[in-house]
Amino acid sequence: MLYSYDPSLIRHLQLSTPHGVLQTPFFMPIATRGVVKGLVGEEIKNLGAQIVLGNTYHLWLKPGLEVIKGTKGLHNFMNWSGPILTDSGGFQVFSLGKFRQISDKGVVFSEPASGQKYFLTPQKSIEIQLKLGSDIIMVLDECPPWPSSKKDVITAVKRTTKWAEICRKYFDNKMSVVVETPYRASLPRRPLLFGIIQGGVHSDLRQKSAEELLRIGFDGYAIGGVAVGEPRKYLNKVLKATLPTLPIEKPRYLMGLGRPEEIITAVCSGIDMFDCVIPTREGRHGRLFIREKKYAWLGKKKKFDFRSKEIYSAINIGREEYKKDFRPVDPHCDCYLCQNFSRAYLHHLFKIGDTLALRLASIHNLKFYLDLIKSL
RNA sequence: CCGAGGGUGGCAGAGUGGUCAAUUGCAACAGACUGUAAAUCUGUCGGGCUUGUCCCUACGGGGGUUCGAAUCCCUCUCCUCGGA
Repeated sequence: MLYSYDPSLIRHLQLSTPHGVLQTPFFMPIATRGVVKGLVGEEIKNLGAQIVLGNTYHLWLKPGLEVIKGTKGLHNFMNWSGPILTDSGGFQVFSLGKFRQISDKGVVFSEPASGQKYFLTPQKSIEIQLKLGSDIIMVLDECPPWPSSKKDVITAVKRTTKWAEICRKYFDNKMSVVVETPYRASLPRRPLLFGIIQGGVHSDLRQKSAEELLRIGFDGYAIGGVAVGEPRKYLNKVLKATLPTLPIEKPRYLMGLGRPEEIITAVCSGIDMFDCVIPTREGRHGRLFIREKKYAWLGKKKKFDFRSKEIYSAINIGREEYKKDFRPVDPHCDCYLCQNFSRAYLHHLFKIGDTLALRLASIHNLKFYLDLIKSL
């Protein structure tokens, strides 16, 4: 599959949040439960991350709002001074498919491990995110699985719109009452609120969803419900159906994506924000990204089409072939792993199951992703 | 020397007459992973091909009983423990 790179289409916005100004495009490392697994805030910052992502549902369950309140917010709790975006729990509507029941009022989740039930409503989601001290708050949405009938996607879009309205109202009410003031004077005191566009792979529904959210009005617009199992070719279709409707001055966020080649084309299609578990999760699973020839072309104002293989490759460091490979994982990488250790050592760390392996792999892969975005 | 118990696939360890090429775990090998139920999951793991209710080799070595043995008997050998 051929992907295109056209730097003339890349957007460079500044996004002001209570905890700092963000330069687009940017990638958000995932700290679902208040930690980018294995790493401390300082390390994440040094890798070049501007912002991290936390999750409403997971933090609500653990450690719970009382703890967050006691520690004066998530930033302080996890010792991360930059902005935080929090997802609403909408993705768990999809990922916890078997463990939830959805209605117009909200979602009942059964915690998979304990069976304990939680009722998440649009209001509740915003309330939690406000209590966490989030800088960018996401509305609660319904993310339908793949495959779904068009009828079901229509229902999801309707519900998402309705919930977005409720979230907007609840958020505005709260904001008119409470304004915290620990921030720098030049920065806004209230968090941003983002709407989430659904509509599956249907162009008309995507467009409709975008228009409806636009009517409500948000600080930014996210495209959700992508990469939930549908064939890859649909990504372009969804972007084409959605982006032209959105105002150019507002940030666009492609939720949950993606592979490096997907991020490059999406940035060149006008997407500003990304988050994805791939670099950290696959890192922990022993898959390491390596820069290839064309990677160096990015950012040099050359327009070209490429295949993913030409931009990067990936190795499974646990394989026998790396047992005695004393080269760095990626010779063109200046991360802590590549500057100090060999493939053989990382292979060894994975084989003995030491947690340092997970840390070093996460550091490297995040560096790869953050550098990729930076070069764009 | 005597007594007792044991030797099973790379390792650990089930199995004690047929449904056993042999449970399971570890190791090994391959793959997956996209708003994190994920330091996780899946597959392969004696050999062969005509991929089959197929053939060959295999539960320390040899011999025997039986229609049939990893499983029962004899013998050799090695290991562990106890006693001289």
